[in-house]
Amino acid sequence: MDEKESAFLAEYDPRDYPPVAVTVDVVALTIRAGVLHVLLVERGRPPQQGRWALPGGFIRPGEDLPEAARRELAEETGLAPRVHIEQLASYGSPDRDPRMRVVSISYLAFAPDLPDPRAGSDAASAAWHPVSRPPELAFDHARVLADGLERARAKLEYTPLATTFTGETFTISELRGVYETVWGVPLHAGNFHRKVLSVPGFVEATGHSTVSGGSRGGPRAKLYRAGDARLLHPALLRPAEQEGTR
Amino acid sequence: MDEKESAFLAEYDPRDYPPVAVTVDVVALTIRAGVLHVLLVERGRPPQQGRWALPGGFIRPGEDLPEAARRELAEETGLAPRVHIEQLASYGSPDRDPRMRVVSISYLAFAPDLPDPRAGSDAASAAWHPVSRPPELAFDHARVLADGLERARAKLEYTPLATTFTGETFTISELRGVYETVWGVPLHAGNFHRKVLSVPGFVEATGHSTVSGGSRGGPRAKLYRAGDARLLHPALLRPAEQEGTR
DNA sequence: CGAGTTATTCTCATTGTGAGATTATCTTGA
DNA sequence: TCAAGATAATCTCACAATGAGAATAACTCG
Repeated sequence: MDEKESAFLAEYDPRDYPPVAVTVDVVALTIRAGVLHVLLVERGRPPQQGRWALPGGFIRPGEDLPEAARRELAEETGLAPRVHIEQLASYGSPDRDPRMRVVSISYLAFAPDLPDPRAGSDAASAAWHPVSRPPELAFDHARVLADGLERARAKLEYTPLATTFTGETFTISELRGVYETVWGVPLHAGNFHRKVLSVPGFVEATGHSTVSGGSRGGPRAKLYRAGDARLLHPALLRPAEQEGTR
Repeated sequence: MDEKESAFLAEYDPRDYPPVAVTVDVVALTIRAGVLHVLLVERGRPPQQGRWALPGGFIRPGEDLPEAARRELAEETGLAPRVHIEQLASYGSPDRDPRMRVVSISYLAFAPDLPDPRAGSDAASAAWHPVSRPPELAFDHARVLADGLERARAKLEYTPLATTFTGETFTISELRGVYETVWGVPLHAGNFHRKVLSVPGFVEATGHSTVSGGSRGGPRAKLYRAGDARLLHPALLRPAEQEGTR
């Protein structure tokens, strides 16, 4: 009972409590040359000096959570603040940072082939790394990255998220490429084509086509843009993993 | 640039930063008499005195996030710590609490018909409220509750979550009742029956039946228990809302 | 120009779904 | 005790969705 009393008192001056730091970390994903990449920054100082970590930092007074995530991303990459961003999860294990109690709210960001992190930016060294074999990550960031990847893979199924990885217009094949890259599995081209066009609001025709065929041949492909659907019905389900079911 | 510098410095003493409090809030759901209820506590002091709020409180040093959520739930309800709990989302708008910067990590809890909050517990008054017409909630808790409900509804589709609302064993009709209550729509009994039994690992037969028929007649129903599936394939999709698609 | 590649469309068998009907087993109330 | 109404568990049937494979046509490259 007195525990609760002290808690109530603490509401009036949280400084009585051991300090808790709140940070945002961003799992920024992009596709470059057909490979899914995540943005990482190299830590310039202890702890975990020299290790790679997700871009992130402390929230500022008066700054909302998604705002902080966008700012951190912009600081590391010079990225325009128009990237799609969404909250992923929060991590607050007492010993996840050796210095102090740190609660981190992670965000997931997607964008079409992002530029290299700008030189002279805040991050001493920021770079895109293939998610398939990332370097050893600081703190619990490997877990955060894994959670982010799973979220991204799942959201491809029932949202038009894939279109945020493409340019303004795209071909069905490019869209299929996004799915194949993120899911890491080849898809049946014909069935994928049929499926995408049958989902209301997923894509809409532009009436134009690519100016030339693919680099290795094939006809010119029709160009589409993202439609107005926010959820896909029916969803594009991943090929069932044998035992992923259970 | 100097912003970043100060941020790096601050890593070594977060007390230099304006204080941030971290709390956990719990959206605890149960089904009583065929109605979905959420656990609320009445605030005993300003701000928002007299308003209802989600149970929750400050995290303690050395305490993990889910641990804090379980503790808060136990303090308010006397509930055994075995309730299914999962992280929902985090809320950190700068002005969500007038006293100070508060970042709240919300958790979602499910359990079969929970007992009434125990008298003499920490909460001056805690009670179950139907989610269909909740009282006016403090802070941004209406939003948190709404997010929790949507999450629960969505998870019924592709996880065996519904079985956490039932007892150890249950009939298919009871399971259907959970779906109907949470989704708020009537379901086709025959199709639901077929579907549940066709999903591998969703339920497994106990070999027993209820000792008597339903209160209004009908044969004795077979009893099942939760199976070992963690995901449902194929999923039990909600009846498509006309324009929910877009 | 010929080979190889790709976009797009079809076919067909199989599975999953919605709606409705059937049958047998209970409870309740006359 | 029996008739009426309710419910559990199956089944039918039409239709939508899916996976696999094939066909066709339009390109690129050497």
